[in-house]
Amino acid sequence: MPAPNFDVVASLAKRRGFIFPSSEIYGGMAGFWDYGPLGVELKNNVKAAWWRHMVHLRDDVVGLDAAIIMNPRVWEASGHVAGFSDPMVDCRNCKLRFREDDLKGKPSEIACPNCGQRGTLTKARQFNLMFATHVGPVADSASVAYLRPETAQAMFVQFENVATTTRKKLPFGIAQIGRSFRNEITPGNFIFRLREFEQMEMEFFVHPREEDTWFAHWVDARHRWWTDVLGIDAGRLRLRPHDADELSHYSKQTTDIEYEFPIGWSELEGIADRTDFDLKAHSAASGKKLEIFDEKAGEHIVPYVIEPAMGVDRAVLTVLVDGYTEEQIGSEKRVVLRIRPELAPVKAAVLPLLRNRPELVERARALTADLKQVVTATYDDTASIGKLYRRQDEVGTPFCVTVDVESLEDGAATIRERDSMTQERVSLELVPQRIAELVAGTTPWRGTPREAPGG
RNA sequence: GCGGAAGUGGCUCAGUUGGUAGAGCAUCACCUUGCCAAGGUGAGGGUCGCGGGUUCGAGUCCCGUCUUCCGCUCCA
Repeated sequence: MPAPNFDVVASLAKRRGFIFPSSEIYGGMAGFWDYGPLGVELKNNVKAAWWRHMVHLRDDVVGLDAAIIMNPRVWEASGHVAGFSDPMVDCRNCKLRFREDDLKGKPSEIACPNCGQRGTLTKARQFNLMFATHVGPVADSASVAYLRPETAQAMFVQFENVATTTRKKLPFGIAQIGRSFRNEITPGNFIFRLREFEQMEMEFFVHPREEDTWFAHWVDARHRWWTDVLGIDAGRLRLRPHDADELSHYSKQTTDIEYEFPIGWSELEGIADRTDFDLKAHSAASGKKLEIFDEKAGEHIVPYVIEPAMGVDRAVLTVLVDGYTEEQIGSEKRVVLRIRPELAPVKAAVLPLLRNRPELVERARALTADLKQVVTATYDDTASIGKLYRRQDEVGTPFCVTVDVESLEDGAATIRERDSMTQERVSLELVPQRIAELVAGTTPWRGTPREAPGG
């Protein structure tokens, strides 16, 4: 089936407790969303998957968790105060809007690029995308500070502290997960464009002559992360190199990883070659030499930076959209969130086949407690077994464990897998271990259909 | 921000030419139920995004505002 529209996913997300509009009882707040009980689990799992592969499994990347508010001079040096704003011009005739720097000439003197009318363009208006606030009790201009519009600058500003304390040599990277804020003109498309969002960025410092090699490495590594770790359909992902005229002010080359949403191909992550732009800018502005001694070259050099930068919320959105499936079972529609077990908010749900049998309920609750020691697990007995399965399918729970009357006699329970709906009979005491292995993917699923053909 | 559309219980919606809100699903309780959204009984839940206006009376007409969706634009 094609990827579902955002409203379908947004409806499920709200109905089942993944994502709610921020401060909804007051009418909401454009560009701000809250993660509910299941959403926070999913989001944490996405972040953990990134951190594991970008930091823990590598020898050459270390982590950082910097303050959101930094000295405002950071943003002057980075170019955000001057450059992170878009002077926009409107045409009063055709109602289209243009970036002033895309126009050839002064708005008052030229024709509208779209409709050709003269004298219909408005004056340019500034849109600075950084949220400003005040630090300290006095709200004067001297106390102005900004909520960071990206996490990257902290890695540049702390480059020397990190390099020194970890004794890292080139090439090495600094990774960070954290909130960023942009006063977007037009937030929307569910959680695709937010004003408060979370980024996962990694600044990888390399010798300038190795920039192309590492750029290619990270484009490939990040692409594989989306397919192999997040389990996103490769057919809906593509790599798109930026044209020269769309590159950011700091970038020499950029390749986006895009996903084919119902709204069209949209950026999930950008891998940018920031060269030595940032380190040099901060060196010049701070007077602190941000260099590293290169043993091979026998000299101090300013490294180049390859930056994979992605939005956590867009990853969550992609997982939800890509995993959402509807299947027809008889006359019923079955909604299944086919997401990788590692990402699922709940790994296992324990469901007693009958809730009016105290022995069954007791055994199932005990099993739930055992399972909670190793994975996220939940217990539910408030509906018939078929309905309980459907509930879990819809939120992506990969395994359901059913305790039935025979369990009391043979000491075994039935594990049912989400996607295939096949079942395995497993000894009760072995269930937690079996589930843990299945979630980790270290053993294959050996389920069989509930009813044999003709049986 | 500009242009267009929309905003009714948790979700999806119905509400005739204005007269003080309904349905299905969902939720909860009890009964029933023995493997893929079964059934029964009962219950809770909305004043119709918010504010103002017209009117004897507005969810239903007018104005403002907020939010959402589509387009412009922007990026993670």
